[in-house]
Amino acid sequence: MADVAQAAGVSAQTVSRVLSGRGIVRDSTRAAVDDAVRRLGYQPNLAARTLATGRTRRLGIILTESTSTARIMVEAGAQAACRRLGYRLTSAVVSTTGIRSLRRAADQLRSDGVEGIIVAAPVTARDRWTPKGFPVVSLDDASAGSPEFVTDQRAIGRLATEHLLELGHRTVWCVCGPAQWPEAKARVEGWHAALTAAGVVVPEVLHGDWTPHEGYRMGRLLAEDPSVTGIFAASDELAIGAMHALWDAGRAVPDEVSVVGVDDIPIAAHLCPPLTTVRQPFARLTDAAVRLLVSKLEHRAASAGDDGLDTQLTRPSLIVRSSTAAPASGTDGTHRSRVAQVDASGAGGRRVR
Amino acid sequence: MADVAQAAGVSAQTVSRVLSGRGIVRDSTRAAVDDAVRRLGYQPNLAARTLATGRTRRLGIILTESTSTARIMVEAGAQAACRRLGYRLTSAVVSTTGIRSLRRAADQLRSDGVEGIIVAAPVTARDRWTPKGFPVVSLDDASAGSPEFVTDQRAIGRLATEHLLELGHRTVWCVCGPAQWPEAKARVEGWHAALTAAGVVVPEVLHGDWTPHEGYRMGRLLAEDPSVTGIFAASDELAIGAMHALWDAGRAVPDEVSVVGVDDIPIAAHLCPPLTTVRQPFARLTDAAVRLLVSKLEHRAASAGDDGLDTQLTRPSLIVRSSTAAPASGTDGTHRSRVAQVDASGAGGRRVR
DNA sequence: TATTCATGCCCGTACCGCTCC
DNA sequence: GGGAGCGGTACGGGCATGAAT
Repeated sequence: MADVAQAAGVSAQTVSRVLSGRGIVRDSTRAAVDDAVRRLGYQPNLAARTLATGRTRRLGIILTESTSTARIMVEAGAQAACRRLGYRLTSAVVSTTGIRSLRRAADQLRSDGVEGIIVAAPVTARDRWTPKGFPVVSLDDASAGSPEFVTDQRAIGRLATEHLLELGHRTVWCVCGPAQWPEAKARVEGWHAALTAAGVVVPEVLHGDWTPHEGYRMGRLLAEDPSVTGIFAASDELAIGAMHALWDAGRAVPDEVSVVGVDDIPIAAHLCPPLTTVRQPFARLTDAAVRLLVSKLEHRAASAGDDGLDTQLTRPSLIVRSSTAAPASGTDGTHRSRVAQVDASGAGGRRVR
Repeated sequence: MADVAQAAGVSAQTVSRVLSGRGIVRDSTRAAVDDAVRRLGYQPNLAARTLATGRTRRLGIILTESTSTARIMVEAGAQAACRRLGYRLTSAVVSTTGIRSLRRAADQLRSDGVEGIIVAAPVTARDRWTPKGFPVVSLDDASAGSPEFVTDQRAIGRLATEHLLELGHRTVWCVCGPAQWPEAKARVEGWHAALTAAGVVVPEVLHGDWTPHEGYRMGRLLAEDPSVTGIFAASDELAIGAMHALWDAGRAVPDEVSVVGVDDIPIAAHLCPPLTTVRQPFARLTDAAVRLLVSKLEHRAASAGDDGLDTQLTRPSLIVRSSTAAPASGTDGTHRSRVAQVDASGAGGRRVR
């Protein structure tokens, strides 16, 4: 910075003022400094700036190890939102759902100098915990009350299940991720609530991890049971695995069995058949989460109504494609009846609610 | 740090020595310091350490905006490799393939204090460029010579194409990503080479972006041509879109048309039919890239043979599943003949070469 | 010789002070 | 007198170095 100052014929202080935009500088002086900066290719040293201001303009996000598309979209969304607001994002990964793992992740982020943390990993109610020392926003389920930011995961289970019931299915089976995930639990609760509200039998839930593998394993189990006609898979990856198992077993989707997924990952519209799924507005969710965190950071005296989450924006929506249909009334139904009506762009699907 | 020093009854300097592990400290002193650190919950300030040492232990990676699984796996792999080596990773995103965009990304990373950069975005030969001032490792194609790190993208196109030719297809059509991507170009070259080596006609290449959408669009075009029996899609996402288009058009895979993808993304084994694809060893590639970069950083006097890339490890491999078969010899072939033989784990598939 | 301490410096910014009109 | 415009000094929290015990 001293070099720039010398080249511009001013003091280092003035260079700082020009670069930070704070303070009053004559236009001609500013131009001279800008010119010198360009000529010398000067770039401020962030470490020094951080040391001096005490601010890092860096946020942290705690994620799971999983390579699921949902996780990816959350990270990408947070990354983008941070960039838009002039922040950087550091991620930390937890491999287990235990509190120790979380604490370690938070410590790692703290040492990396983050000013706030977004928790996008499962936090079981028993382990309810928030890292001390900086603001936290959670993309966790609302049930525990304390987190500031929520998606209505229960609504996801409800939407999917009601859709299948409305099509005429007697009941709906559920293929889900690990029981200790709040998302999983809440989606199961929504599914359960929809079934009991309809007064139908509630089958046992199948749990696995979130991989297509496990979807396949659980799908095989369900494929053996001829009474199964409707399946709610708690993620698109699980749904894909389950559909594969059904296909292997010779049970047609949706003619014999209907399947609903969750997430609406990019390829969901291009599966055979295109997958009916519940879309989560990841981009909006992460954007809102980051905004909330930044607003906490920048004027801790909360900006009133702005802090409250617009639940309208974060509501999940059902995307109806071709993996769901009314259950076969007769005994057969093996002909490949439905050629998808998806528009050429492929992204379509009728949007409901 | 001063507080810790006082609590431990030593100087700040000694605390620094204990924490950094450099310098000689009596065991009893070390214990006292460690104890004080724990009691006070002290964590060193990275910005200050960086300012003093000039080292950030942070690497950068330049990625595209795409949300393709391949990109994700590269980032995740690099992230993991960095963590293993005690480095942090910052990512920068480019939206265009132009050199300006690259330069901006590099500047952003520079200002973030990275010590080295991994380039995992397309760099066209015309724009051949390396950011000045720090070491760079590229996950780019080898053709340009200068990058230090390569995958044999040509082999990918060759493997896929030869597989289809060996099955008896007269020729192979190609569905590819943007022509300005070196990966795309190299894969097309491999495909082209395999076709000309076999002395068969070389159809025109279809180009789009890397999304399943575009795969669908291009797939529709190919589906209209009854002479098309074998398709090489340059990514699994493209393959999925193409398969969707074929399905929409009523052309069975693999009975009427065979499809080969690239990447072996997690769901590839669970598509209907399970996708034959060329696997790239992403984890190994990124791990090797990060290691090379770090070795450059830590003892610039290259560690001899270690720097040379073990091409054995980075060789792509063909995973044969059920989306490819010999072309129908008769005029028909519409019955759904093959029930997949994939093992229950679903990850399987015969591995070739 | 084995440890420990004291001082300067890394590179910015905050704060205060000084000059001018 | 007051404000625009700019400079000087004192840090921030560590580490390197040489001096001191």
